[in-house]
Amino acid sequence: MDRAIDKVRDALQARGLRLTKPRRLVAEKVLSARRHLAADDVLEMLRRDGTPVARATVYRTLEMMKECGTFDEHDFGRGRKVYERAIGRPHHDHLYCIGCGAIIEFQEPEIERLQDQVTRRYHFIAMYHSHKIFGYCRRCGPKAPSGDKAHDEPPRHQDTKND
Amino acid sequence: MDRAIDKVRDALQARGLRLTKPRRLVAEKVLSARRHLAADDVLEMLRRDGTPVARATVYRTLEMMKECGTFDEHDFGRGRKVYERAIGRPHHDHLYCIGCGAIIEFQEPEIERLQDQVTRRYHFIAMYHSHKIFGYCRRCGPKAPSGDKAHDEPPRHQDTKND
DNA sequence: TTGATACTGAGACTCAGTCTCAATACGAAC
DNA sequence: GTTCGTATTGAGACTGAGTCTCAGTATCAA
Ligand SMILES: [Mn+2]
Ligand SMILES: [Mn+2]
Ligand SMILES: [Zn+2]
Ligand SMILES: [Zn+2]
Repeated sequence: MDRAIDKVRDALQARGLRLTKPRRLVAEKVLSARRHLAADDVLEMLRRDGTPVARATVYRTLEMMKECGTFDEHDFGRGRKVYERAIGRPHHDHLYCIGCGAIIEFQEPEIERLQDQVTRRYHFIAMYHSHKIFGYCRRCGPKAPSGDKAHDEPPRHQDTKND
Repeated sequence: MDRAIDKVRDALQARGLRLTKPRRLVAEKVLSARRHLAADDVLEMLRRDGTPVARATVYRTLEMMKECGTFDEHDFGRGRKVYERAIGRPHHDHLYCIGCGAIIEFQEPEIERLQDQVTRRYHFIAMYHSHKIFGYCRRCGPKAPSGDKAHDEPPRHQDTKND
């Protein structure tokens, strides 16, 4: 079950950091989320649970866990960073729907291989990368989905709580 | 020579927008820059030239030219967006040195092709993408280049005015 | 000219993220 | 378990890139 939280603890302890209660609460939210979470999402979820954690602590913790390699951080250009668990799952990159905000994950080993090739070409030591493709998911289609009225409320599909 | 500025004018006019003097000044800076420029860079260059343009206008213009497809916008996670000319040159992606801030451009048609393949796989209509690889350039090497003292002023190579 | 419209500049404003610092929790050592 | 030094937290002030507002100005057509 929650072996994941132990991995988190280990990663912290390896750097002389402790898994305190606030940190555990934040970590659990991200670990169990089925979508990419922003700091504000975590903040509000914890508030609703009756286990509030200070804003600064949430930000600090997310940053810290990214540094420890247990979370991945992404910026889809929406003005806030989002996080997802990184431990216990394979690397992937993202498609981002500019119509509804849906995030689709993909893996393409061939691209990863070519990236290595590119970095070698420039004698570059790659540490991490960010590969995002922006466009319209199958439900949003190539153009504004609604007819004429430029009302453009982003459509809400079931799995579209992403950002 | 500056056929480029005519292309800019055309792209604007195609959308019923005018190439005013402030817009031309901003455009010329980006068109002639040999590096990626942030809004503040443009602002200050124009100020120094004795042809100041208001901050809001610079931001508006950069955004506008991105929308028109004449500039490309990138966010390398340094808290400010940077721009470069897009017209009259082929698409490329970037390596970003987290040691010195150098930006290396690369093209890899095979990756572009595989991206198309990925988007088809998900019935996704790609509009644009962002592919960045972060790490250390050949001059910065795999670790902090300086010895023990964690003074860590980012090293300054000649072409490192990038950001 | 006149009027309609696009654009600019100055500065107020926003808001995600950071910083400060006093209060608190914790872990190690008595 | 008491004591002490250090790590952490919470509350709120602060930062700064980018946006918004709006009155004044330029541009164009009739
Ligand atoms: Mn993901
Ligand atoms: Mn470039
Ligand atoms: Zn990848
Ligand atoms: Zn590309």
